[in-house]
Amino acid sequence: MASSRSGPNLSRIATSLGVSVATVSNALSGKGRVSGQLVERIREHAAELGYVPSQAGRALRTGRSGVLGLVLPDIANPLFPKIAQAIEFAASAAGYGVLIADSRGNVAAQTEAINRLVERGVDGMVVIPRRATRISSAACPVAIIDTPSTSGNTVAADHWQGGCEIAGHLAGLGHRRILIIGNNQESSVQNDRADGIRSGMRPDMHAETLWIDRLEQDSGSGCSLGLPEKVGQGFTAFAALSDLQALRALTELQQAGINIPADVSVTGFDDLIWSPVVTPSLTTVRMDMDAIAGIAVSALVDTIRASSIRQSMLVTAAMDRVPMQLIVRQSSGPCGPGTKNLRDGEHVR
Amino acid sequence: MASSRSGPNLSRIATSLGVSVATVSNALSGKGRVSGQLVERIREHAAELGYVPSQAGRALRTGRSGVLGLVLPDIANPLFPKIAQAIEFAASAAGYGVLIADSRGNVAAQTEAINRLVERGVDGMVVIPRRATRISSAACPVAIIDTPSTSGNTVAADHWQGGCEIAGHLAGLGHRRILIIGNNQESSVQNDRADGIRSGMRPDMHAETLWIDRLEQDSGSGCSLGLPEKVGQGFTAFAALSDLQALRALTELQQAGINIPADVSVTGFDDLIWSPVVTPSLTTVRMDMDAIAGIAVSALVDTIRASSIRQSMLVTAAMDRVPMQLIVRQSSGPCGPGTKNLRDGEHVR
DNA sequence: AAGCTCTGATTAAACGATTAATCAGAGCGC
DNA sequence: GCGCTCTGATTAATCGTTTAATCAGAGCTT
Repeated sequence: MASSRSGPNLSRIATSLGVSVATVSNALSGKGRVSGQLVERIREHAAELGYVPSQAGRALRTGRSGVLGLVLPDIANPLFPKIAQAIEFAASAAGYGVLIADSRGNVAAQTEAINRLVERGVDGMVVIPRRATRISSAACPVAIIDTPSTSGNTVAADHWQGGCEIAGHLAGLGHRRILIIGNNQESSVQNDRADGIRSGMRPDMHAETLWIDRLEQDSGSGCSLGLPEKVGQGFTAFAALSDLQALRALTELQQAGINIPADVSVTGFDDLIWSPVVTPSLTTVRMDMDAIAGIAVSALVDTIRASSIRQSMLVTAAMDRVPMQLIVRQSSGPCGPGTKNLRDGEHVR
Repeated sequence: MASSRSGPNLSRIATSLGVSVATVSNALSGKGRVSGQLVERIREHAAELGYVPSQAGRALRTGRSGVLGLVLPDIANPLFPKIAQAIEFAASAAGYGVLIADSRGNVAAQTEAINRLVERGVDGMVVIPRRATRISSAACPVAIIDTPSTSGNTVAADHWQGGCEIAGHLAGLGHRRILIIGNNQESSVQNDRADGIRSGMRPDMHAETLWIDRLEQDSGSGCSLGLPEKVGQGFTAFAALSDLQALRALTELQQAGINIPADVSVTGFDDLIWSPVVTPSLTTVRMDMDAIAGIAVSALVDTIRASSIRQSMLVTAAMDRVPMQLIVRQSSGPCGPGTKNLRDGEHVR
């Protein structure tokens, strides 16, 4: 119905009302000087004609496209739906559209994806960088969502604090030997989460870390993590750095006949889609993507508004770390009394 | 560096070379009449200046924005990353950008999301409709990815055939009593998959269907599916209509001490991210999203090119159903000899 | 009454690309 | 030499919006 092309434009409204296009433009935008009653008439007429301003015309004149880019270097990441949804919602609320760009996991292609966005004339972009990639020079404001500990980060969940929450939770349940499970030793997010767990532990607790990428280099993709043996070594809690790894741990332990949470506890990160519906449901830590996206987008929009000259600049937000929230479900439970079906009893202290 | 705004434009190139803008435009686009050597000089100079055509200027003049919309009514669906990636890749290859629009699961907001895209001037859009929503009138070409059995569908995976594959696989393993697990009885995709399973069964096979949405209405969200009881009733295979339900079934059965695939088999649909890494890894059926996205986008682009007038029309593709591929992993195995730990032996025929 | 300010509107020039229409000149036939 | 075609280029209009500059007139001061 209301097509931006076949539909009415400013000049059609203007001639139809016997005024000039400039007056119509001023009336609709609220700028310039137009009498109150004329504003009323113009607005009314525009509405009943179903007027929709042409983004192309506006973009050409103002140099602003009204579109933000979203760069997801690893779109296969199951967090993506939440991120995309949150960013789209925040951007849409600020009057911006969201153009997605993906580099299919290819690190080199990240730059190309960014360039594509710039060529399309985005006013700014939100980048969730792959690993520790440095975004050097894009020709527009850039907000980076990574982890508070990386330099140049605009806003992110406080992954370190999330780790503390997990450690505190497990400590309260009486766990003393924790195996941290990550899948990528290069990931600063995962490292911060692991650091947080270690920092949140009590002095009498012990943690080791298992990096799946290392393991798979030797044993092949999708290999066993050898977790039942770890149970034999006295680990009573498995703190995965993402729900995907938590799920992998959970099913591997279950398959070996180990009961969760009676025998051992498993926790994750991110509260992904399956976390509430697996059995037992996953204890995890959730990041407030809506808050993060809102902060990132509004900081980005502020920067865009401030700088009339289109130039590269890293956006900074007032709050750069958003707390994570512990979600206690069924996969974590008290340590000790429930550890019954174990093959090796020596780990009980 | 190569900003589309601060950078060089046609007229800068033109004056710099002492020719007219029209000639530069013609040389770069290959239209009009320009001598071979001049084309060469212009192209060369444009390249070394890092010329990037302004999308806004082009869009204003041609009425084409070079952007496609992607409407995901249920962005929380874990299939989303694959879809978005495939669409973005296909669109990008065809020279189009992808603007996402989400309606946060709200059915009414789907129309609003579509309108937002139209207002932004997209040339066409790909819609994955929510349930059986009818896309009535958008002011641009629309390609719909749903399921071949729904009217108006442009292209989609052959969910029915995928169901047949599953049924054939389970039949070959000796399974005779199958429990189909879906989560939404309204979903035409899930119904087609279920129909496919039933159609692919041999005459001596029996299937029942468990709809989780029905169950959760009574027992609350995240409730137990009661699958161990189903095992007692003689079901040896659980064919979920999505990997998410397969995962739910898998963990519930494992938690009850039922071994997969020794005792019962579990299969899924969609080959989602966790399918290869859970234990046991999930036997599932994969849709070729790249092919589907490619067909949808190229059909859409063809329609856009054909119609100079911007109008609503449903796009049709040459091939409207893309076969699904069975991925056999560890969660499915032979029926009968392995069924040992069951409480109720009567189901063995 | 001349000069001033203030209001409410118009004029016209961009923004950057595309493209139909035009034009200058060369080559060529008659 | 006139007219014709063909090539290679230019001219100029156009898309729809924004906005600086201008302008006409009313009201007010001195």
